[in-house]
Amino acid sequence: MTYTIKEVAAKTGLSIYTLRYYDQAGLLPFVSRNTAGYREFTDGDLQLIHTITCLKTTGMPLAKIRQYMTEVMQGPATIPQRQQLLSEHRQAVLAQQAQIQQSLQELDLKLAIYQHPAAVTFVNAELSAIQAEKVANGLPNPFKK
Amino acid sequence: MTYTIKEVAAKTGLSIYTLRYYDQAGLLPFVSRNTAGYREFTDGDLQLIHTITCLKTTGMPLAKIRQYMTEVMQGPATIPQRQQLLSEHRQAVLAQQAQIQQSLQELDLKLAIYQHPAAVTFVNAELSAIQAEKVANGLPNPFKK
DNA sequence: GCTTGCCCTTGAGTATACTCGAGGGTTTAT
DNA sequence: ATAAACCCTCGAGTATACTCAAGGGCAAGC
Repeated sequence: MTYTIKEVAAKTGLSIYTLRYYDQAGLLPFVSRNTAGYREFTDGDLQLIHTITCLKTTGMPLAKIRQYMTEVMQGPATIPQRQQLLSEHRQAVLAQQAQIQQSLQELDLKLAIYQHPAAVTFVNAELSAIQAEKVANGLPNPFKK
Repeated sequence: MTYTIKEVAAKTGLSIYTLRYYDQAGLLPFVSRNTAGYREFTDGDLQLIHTITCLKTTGMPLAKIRQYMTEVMQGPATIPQRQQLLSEHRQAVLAQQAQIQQSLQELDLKLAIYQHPAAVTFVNAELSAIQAEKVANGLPNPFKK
């Protein structure tokens, strides 16, 4: 059982264009062609594409993903490299998650202010303070009142 | 007390180029200019820039950030719009976090396999299975071994 | 008062990741 | 056997977010 590129697009959510682009970019060195030159995807290929989307979801650039897939193609000899690549990436993802978490909390705070009954008062106060700061420094007021 | 663009770059971690780019893109409508045409940043401006980086960290595109900052400039009348923009973004961030978390767990699994004493065996088995699948479908084997 | 360093704008260049149209071969269903 | 639907490559186009060089004005120290 093999799949056409259209079927793979439907299964993965990636567009046909994207799949071809990935192939051309060297992310899919495992995909075989039939005699007509058509790509034929196996279930194992889908697994590997799933790994690619995991890496992409976590923000890995295509060039790094390509490197990883190339190493996968070379068999067990590249396990140390893959291990390093993935564990470095893991650290980056953890850091990124922490940053997002922090920013999210600050946004939640802003939302809480907007939802407060006295939101208008708060917002006005904040706006006035910033404008006063400009005036105090002899600067033009960029706020249209 | 005001800051030059260079000082703001140092304080925020954004490059001078990026700050100017953001200004030109309409993300910094609050920044005043002195008589020479130089940007002069106040502490309040730094706060607003911090909000921008929070939005950016959480993946908001610059066009949306610009919209938000424009609304901020217009005072309390735009609180409902801002609320909607932020709460929609909040939902997107939560979804994104969940996706990252899921992908991260799958990557952790891969790492665990690579760290296992029998990693070579596992990797070889997986590779063989994929190659067997190709052969079973009469496809060329794209693996060099 | 002059050099050095900082600021400005404008416009072009870069990187990344797609997205699509043209032109042409293949497969499938009628 | 032929039209519709699908596949291919290649090259160009788009979107986003910077990044930088050129050319020129301003400012602070010696």
